[in-house]
Amino acid sequence: MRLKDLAEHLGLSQTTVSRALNGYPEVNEATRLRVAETAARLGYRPNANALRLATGRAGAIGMVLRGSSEFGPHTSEFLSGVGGRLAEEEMDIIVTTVQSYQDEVAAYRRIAASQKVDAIILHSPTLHDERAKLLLQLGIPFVLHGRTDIGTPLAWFDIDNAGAMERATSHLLDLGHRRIALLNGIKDRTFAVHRETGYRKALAARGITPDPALMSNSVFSDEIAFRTAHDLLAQTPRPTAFLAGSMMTALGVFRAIRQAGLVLGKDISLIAHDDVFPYLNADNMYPTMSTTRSSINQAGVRIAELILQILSGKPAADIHELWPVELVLRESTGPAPI
Amino acid sequence: MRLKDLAEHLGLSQTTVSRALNGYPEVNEATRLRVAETAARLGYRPNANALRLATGRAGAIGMVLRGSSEFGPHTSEFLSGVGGRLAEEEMDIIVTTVQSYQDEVAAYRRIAASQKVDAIILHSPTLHDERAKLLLQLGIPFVLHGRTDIGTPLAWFDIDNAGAMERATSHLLDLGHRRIALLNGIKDRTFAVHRETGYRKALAARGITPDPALMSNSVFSDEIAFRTAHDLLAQTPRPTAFLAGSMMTALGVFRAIRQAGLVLGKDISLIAHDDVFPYLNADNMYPTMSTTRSSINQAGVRIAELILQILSGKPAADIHELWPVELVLRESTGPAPI
DNA sequence: TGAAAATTTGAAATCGCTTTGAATAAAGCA
DNA sequence: TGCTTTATTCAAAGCGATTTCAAATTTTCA
Repeated sequence: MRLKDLAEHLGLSQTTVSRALNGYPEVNEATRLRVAETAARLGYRPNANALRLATGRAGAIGMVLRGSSEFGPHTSEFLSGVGGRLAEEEMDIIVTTVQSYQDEVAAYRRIAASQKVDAIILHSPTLHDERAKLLLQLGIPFVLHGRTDIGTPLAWFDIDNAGAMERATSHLLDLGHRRIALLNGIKDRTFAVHRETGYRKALAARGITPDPALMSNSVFSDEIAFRTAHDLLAQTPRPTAFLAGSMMTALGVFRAIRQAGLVLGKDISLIAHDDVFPYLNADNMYPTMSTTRSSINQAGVRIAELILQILSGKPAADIHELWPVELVLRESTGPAPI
Repeated sequence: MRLKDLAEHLGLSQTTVSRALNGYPEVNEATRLRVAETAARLGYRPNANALRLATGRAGAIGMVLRGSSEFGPHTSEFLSGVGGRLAEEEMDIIVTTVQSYQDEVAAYRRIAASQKVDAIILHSPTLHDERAKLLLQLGIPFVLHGRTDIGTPLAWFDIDNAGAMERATSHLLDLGHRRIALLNGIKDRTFAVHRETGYRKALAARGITPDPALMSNSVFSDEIAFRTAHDLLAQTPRPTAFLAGSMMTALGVFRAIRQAGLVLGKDISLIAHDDVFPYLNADNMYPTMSTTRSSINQAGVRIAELILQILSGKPAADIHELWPVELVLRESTGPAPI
């Protein structure tokens, strides 16, 4: 069922039918109704590719996901948020997966040149992100999830990682903890740097010198966290509190604490960052887990909105959004043991 | 940089340039080289929409994901597998997210009518899946991840859930366990039915009547599993072994066991189904976890291949693939306590 | 009533590519 | 040499929508 068929069926021209369906003012109300009714009845849907070719709009946004290492549970939650919002505009997400950094750069070039998408979501930036530079240079609209400094203003959305970490650390210090371990994300990522900054700032405010032996950087995984925490707990004196970068990390730390015969919330305190997964609820753990909380799903929704704003003309350089992060105190944090 | 521009730049017709780039035989080898070189140098990429309109091929496959409840960590791993294989053919994945079942059906209609994708991956089927019927009726190629019976042959890929469960259960029975709890997936899903079938079959082989109080059905989540396992452990006599439907579930059971002051692998045995997530490794847990293992990432790769086969002409009705599931025994299983 | 303005419709161009059918140039053969 | 093949190239016609520009009809108003 093409537009042409529909038009013939109605005894009208393609022009009029097209206008009627797209809400142009110069079409008689009676005809518009007749067209709309017939189109619905015959189940007419414009061919997406023809439409895109004619309008120049792709009706989709793109995301490039780097294989294995990157693909965490965050990804699907985030996609869910983005997709939910875009669905309202009948737009969809085109996911391209790549293996290496080189592939990723090539993928962006390809995507841009092929005009498959109207905009891109760039994520997991480094402090000085070359990919952002590339996208800027390619002239394709994009929103950065996170922050980077490349000397040019760009649209970004981020959560206040530094602030969250500073508060979490301060809280532990208030409870009397002095040896606080930080299980942070991959070293070159901006968010990890920001978290370390917050951590250091809180320590500095009490005149405490950060101990490099208490800080680690890695991908967020249950397993790595377990091993790291295990090693940390073997130190003397051992840390009395942990800051875990994700819920996965927290689960690993959890296990290490139990294995060491220690009690969480009493011998050891733990604050984890919670991206809010429906299948992993900090409030229902035992003991319930203190967290710095920020829904990555909501972030997705908001980023989708920012993209829509850019597409409707708002200058990308004017779009910056920093969301505060909640500190939710539950049972996994307690006073430092004497 | 359009084909036209490139052609003018070369002093050739669009026809020749197009043919040269697409490997048609009727073009002089010298010109082909010249065209290829120039195209590469100028960074020419065909406009995807124009190409699709002209060829009728969309160059993408579609997946509809149902919001929140469905979006588990599996999703991203699976997407990673599918995407990796499709990337080799320069195809991508179009993800559409929906909230409800109604929305999902509407989404399939929309996708099919708009010709956005060449094929669809349908997942999480029920025993008698209406969506499969719809896709068949819409005439759009698709591969089902899982199985369903709608009276018409269709392309499917599945893992042997029943067999895996039967072996896992038998193994526990061999170890002397008699009260074995089953934490299964959502009730109406085919895979959950298959798993229960396997479980019952193993019990039946020993003349044991399954106890409904030991079986539960729900979404796979750490939290729900914790509560379910907690309640199960309160029974007298309590179960001595658990079959967990996913790693998330296993983590919840894990916690419940510890909280009850019991020792995993000694007081209680546990076998979990492992979809193989890079960030949650059964072999590195403490104690290491016995699992029924099948990489969902690999399943994605294979399904992508099956789709490519269909698109190159293989009859969908001939495509059925059932993968065996490994039973990996580690420390979380031991003889039943006396 | 008749000219000007407003409303409503349609023919044809356009988006950027592929592909059919025709034309030209080069090569092969008697 | 003259004629048939073969090898290359190109002009133009789609693909299915939108949109420009023009035409036809109806309304408005002096």
